[in-house]
Amino acid sequence: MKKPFVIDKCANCTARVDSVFSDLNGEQLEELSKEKGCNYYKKGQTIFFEGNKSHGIYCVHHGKIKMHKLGSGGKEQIVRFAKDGDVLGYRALLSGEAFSASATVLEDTSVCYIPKETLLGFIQKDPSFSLKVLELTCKEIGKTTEMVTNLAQKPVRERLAEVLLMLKETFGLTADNEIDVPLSREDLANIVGTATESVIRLLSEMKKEGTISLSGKKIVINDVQELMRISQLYE
Amino acid sequence: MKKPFVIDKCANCTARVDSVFSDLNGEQLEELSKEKGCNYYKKGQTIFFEGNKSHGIYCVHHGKIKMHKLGSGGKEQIVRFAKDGDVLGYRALLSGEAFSASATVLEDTSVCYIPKETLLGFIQKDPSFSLKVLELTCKEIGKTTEMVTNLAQKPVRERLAEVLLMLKETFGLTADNEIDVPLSREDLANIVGTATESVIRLLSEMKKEGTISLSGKKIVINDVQELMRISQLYE
DNA sequence: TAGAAAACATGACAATTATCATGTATTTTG
DNA sequence: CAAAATACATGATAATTGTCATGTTTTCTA
Repeated sequence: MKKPFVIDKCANCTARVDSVFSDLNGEQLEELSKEKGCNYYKKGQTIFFEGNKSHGIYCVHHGKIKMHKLGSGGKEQIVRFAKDGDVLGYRALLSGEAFSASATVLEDTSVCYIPKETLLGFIQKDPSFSLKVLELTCKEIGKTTEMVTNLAQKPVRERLAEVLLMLKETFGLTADNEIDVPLSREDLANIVGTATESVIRLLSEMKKEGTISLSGKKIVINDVQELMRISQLYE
Repeated sequence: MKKPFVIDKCANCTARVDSVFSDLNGEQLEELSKEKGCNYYKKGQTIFFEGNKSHGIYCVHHGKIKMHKLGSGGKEQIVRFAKDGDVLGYRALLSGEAFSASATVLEDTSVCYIPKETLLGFIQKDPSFSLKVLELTCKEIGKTTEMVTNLAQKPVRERLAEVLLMLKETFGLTADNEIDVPLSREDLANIVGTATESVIRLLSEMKKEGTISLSGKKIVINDVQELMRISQLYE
């Protein structure tokens, strides 16, 4: 008989300190631990699918996830990433709409499931938790709006440079200075909003210019300043 | 001495029934009325500017507003519209960030200002109001994510067709069947994410094909089905 | 209301980007 | 480990879209 997969109590979860649950008190954490479920997904598996209904939210214990939706031509668009401590599925749950995107894990990933009732309970009983969730959703609107402006106005080369910097910020670097997330060229194209060949070509150019290095599908950023210049980021 | 501009009590506001404040009780409406301020903006005036800090939110009593932000090249991107009953500025307030976009009125518009303290008071005291605001923000994420996918994947002609349908849905039609919002060709280009000349050209083509009619800057949709076909909308 | 300014319109052309074809490298799997 | 599948790469070409120039129409304002 297989032992069920179990993640530690929320009170001891290291991912929690960066999450929307960071300010819950001991009693709330106890309740959360009791009502959460634990799940484990192998690389390539999908946690939930665009179009389905949400009955709870997912909190990433450890792993990397892409959120993606289908365009009218059947092409995938990656709209967001999630990693340790991030929550998924709250948009659908709180809007009452179906999932607007699917969530697929990029590497073996452990996730906790929190039922709708538990989450709504916290929101209803704890105003400061409500405000925390509102802060999360409102920051999300800001990021997505920024994506809109970039996609509408920046050429592909600028967008690719910006995406490389974003991936570095989000997932960090390996010991070898490689951006630490397993994405294919096609995945990159589906973030940037361009053809796979265009990404391949532009990466080759950037390599030739010395801005980045390519070792297999891993990408090393040699010159952050240059990528910022290319992407027209001044902050 | 000029009489201050005053909008009726919230309890009597016809715009309110479609707003996030629709479920407040009489006592709450009384408090809202007491603490709100009334403002009047002439066509072209800006309610708030991208980059500034938010100290409250704005509820549209009557009028039409575009929300827009500057791209890195100094070009304007229109990211959202607001009309009677819609609220503005909540994203910045609840995220603690600066305004991510400016709000400029497209016609003479009356707006109520609700101070931060008043809004946070409702959120803290009334869980069902919290959930209503969360529903609003989460739906907003959904719409913006949809824009991301469209901008990344659809060609200009498809996006323009979709924008025309969206404008018709949002602002309705005049007695002459014209889309009822005063936007220049440049404004349209700044929604679609293209050059002004491209919009002019494509509108001319659609006119030639009989799909739309142009009377000055007013646009009449002759064939909704055809616009849906062009924009690849099947819902 | 006349003159100025802004918006609209169209053509010519250039730049960007997508598509198709083809070949090589890398990974997966029986 | 060999074969198959997938991912990566690059060239040639076509399609899309942006830019520049120029002229007309509409709108604003002194």
